[in-house]
Amino acid sequence: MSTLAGEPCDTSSWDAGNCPVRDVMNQIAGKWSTLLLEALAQKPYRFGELRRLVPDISQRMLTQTLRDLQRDGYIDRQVFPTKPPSVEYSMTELGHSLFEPLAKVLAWAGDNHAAVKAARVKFDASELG
Amino acid sequence: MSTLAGEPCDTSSWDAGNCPVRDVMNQIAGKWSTLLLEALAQKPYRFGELRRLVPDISQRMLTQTLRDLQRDGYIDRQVFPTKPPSVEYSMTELGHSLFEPLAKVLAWAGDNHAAVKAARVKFDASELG
DNA sequence: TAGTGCTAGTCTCTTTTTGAGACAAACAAT
DNA sequence: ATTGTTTGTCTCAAAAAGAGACTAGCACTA
Repeated sequence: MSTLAGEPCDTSSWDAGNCPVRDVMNQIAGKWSTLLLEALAQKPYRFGELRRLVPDISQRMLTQTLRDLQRDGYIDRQVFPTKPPSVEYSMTELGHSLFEPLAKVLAWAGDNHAAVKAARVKFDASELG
Repeated sequence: MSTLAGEPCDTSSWDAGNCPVRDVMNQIAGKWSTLLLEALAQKPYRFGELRRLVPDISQRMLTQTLRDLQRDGYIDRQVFPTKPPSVEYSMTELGHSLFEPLAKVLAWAGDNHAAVKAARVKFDASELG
């Protein structure tokens, strides 16, 4: 319960870089991060495979998001000296340990998607008054 | 296991708006969303209180993030006719049910912050080679 | 009565981030 | 010779976020 006992972060000595919630979440909270983590949690994928799996991600964002996830230690990048060289991305132990609780949130999203969409409709309707 | 069985989303008939993971996560994955949810999971707060709790959020983003969270049904906005009028934000049932699994991820962040930071140092060092 | 401060925002301007799409290099197959 | 494959990078346009001034109504203070 460490980080959940008091305020989101220690307010007295505020330091955004020292807040674990922000520091970790800001990375996995990206538009594409969870999607890629969900894919790589199942099995390793190559760059092009991920690109086909998430058709509307640009190469630029795929490259960048993968590098960020690699930097934080969630995924591994392995280059194979084939011709042309191929690159395989796989989830690390740390990544799997993160994905365990994260999968629960993803499951929640699936289970409650209808409720969220209903809330939106209701909200948008009341805005028009 | 519904959404976790196969690919992140049904790839054959791809529709970003129909993917629960994307539709739900894109909202709670914002830079400030989890932080505000964490605060409001504990007790209701007023606009100014939240602003002080998260010093480096701009009024603009606080307003907008709160409205987005309200739109998705996670929080309630109640105006009190005091002078000057005050507004209280509180977490809904839906919000609490989301926060239950989300709290596990937040706890993970607290427990593994050191490992993530270590991974970053290692990555950045190997980049300089 | 003028000045100051509180509330919860909005409006505008600048900076940062993201998206779209062309381009690269090296080799295989046609 | 041309086309296709791989994993990226580069540039430019569009979208989003951040900074800070501004609003309105009322209370308190001088």
